[in-house]
Amino acid sequence: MTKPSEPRVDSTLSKGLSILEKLTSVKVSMGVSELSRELGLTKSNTFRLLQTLVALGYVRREPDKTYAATLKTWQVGRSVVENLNLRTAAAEMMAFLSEETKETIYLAVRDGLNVVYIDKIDSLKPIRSWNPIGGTAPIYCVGTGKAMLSADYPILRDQVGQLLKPFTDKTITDINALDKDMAKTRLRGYAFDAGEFRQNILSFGANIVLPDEEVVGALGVSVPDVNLSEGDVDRIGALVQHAARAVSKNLRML
Amino acid sequence: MTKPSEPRVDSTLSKGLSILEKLTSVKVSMGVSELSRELGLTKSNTFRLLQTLVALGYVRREPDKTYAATLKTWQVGRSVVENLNLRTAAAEMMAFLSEETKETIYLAVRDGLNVVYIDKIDSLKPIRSWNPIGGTAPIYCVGTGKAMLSADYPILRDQVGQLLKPFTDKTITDINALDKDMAKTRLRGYAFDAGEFRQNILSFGANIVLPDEEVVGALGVSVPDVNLSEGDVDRIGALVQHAARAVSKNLRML
DNA sequence: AAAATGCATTCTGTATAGCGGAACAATTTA
DNA sequence: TAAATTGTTCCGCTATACAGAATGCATTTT
Repeated sequence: MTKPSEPRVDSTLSKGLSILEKLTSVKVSMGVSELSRELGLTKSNTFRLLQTLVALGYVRREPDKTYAATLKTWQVGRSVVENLNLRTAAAEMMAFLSEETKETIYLAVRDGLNVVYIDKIDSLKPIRSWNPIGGTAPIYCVGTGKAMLSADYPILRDQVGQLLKPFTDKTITDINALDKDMAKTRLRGYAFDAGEFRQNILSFGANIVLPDEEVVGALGVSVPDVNLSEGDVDRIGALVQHAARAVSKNLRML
Repeated sequence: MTKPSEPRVDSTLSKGLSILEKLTSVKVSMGVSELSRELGLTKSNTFRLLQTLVALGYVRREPDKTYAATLKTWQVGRSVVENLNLRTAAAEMMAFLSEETKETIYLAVRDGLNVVYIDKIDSLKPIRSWNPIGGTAPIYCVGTGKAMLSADYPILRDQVGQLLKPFTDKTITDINALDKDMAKTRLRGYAFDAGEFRQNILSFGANIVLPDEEVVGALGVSVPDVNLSEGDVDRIGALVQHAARAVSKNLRML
């Protein structure tokens, strides 16, 4: 009478995690009775599970005999994000971008005031790209960097403002000009670099974000200006934005 | 035979969480056998626990029959920190400190006898700091920790006294010395660590408090000693203190 | 191509881990 | 002071989660 292959579930583990979830979802600490009522468990059962969670460090027993989630839960969760294999999650959309644009595709994360390229797909056209995997570039003058910068601009503005070193004659070296550019970037949803790092190399970038909007990286496309006809800018920008969104969604399901 | 009151621990829950921890701590996904070997569990046991975790959404089964942690763990953990929206409240003053000092800025909370860094802004100078977000440090030898310790010193003194392990030759390992240092800290209004945790890394800390004086966290600045000229100590100390006060005021309005 | 290893998954009988309910102590409420 | 709620302990029963062996599928070795 049981369904075909009802996945077997260990009730102890299940109940324990439900307690943990309850405790993390609530601002105040809770007592045994309250907890057991809300979760539909026996008092003694709840008590024992709490003891276990305390012993393992996930829950703290307050002096007033109530229980609260510790930061261990958060730490464990954090490491998921840190180990998140962005590369895997992004691979598919990078291939898509490559096919659509035939240009060089980058996957970058931020490291201080630089971007670090953690993956790329080389241009399909006979033009070499200069940035190897592992390579870095200043955050304020490449597509991926400008995208990530725009997200944390309030915090990073003043730091960046001090190192607006020019790389080409297009590089933005005036903080006010950067302010404007960042505002535009946020509005537009993707970043555009008009040859500000490498002469005649334009690039686009859009952020990859976690469900809480935290930026974990960016996708970018690099294009030699000679390859670009009028109208391509909007098209590629939209493509990058779409791809980054798709990767963000992808991350959610990991 | 059994010790006085050995706290009862549900093994199922314990094992389940150990699997989760393992999976979150690792970049790649793992198979049942590998997992069971590393954790010292039976294969069938591991398999069943994994089934449970999958059913609850904490773990994902890959097409290649390996298992990986999902973002659910992260989401659950995140709500712990969210429920104290310290990060938001502190962001502005952290940026201020970063601008004023150019050094690494930390936002920390206390978790037992450790501090946990829940946010940071990296140094603008070309020197890396190696405490990641989520990282921990002993409460008695870093700026943020010493600040928080000084606030609850009557309660924590005896516990801390038992683990005064040295990390550098500057680490305070004598409880009487610590008594004095804590008294000074309270008087001064901010804490100072003279390279007691990391050799040649000095740090400052000041408490963030609720209206009822309860300490909820601390702001800190970390400085390599070579960056410090005479007089900087007082200046940075004052800055940190001021920043922490501002955040405390800010919290009131959230 | 056959044998041997590795894997994930299923099965099953059994021991025991984890359970519910009752009892107790300590507070809080009436 | 009595009644009602707390958190915690105890205990005997049984459903639960267990170990180990068996299965079936892939790879690798011979």
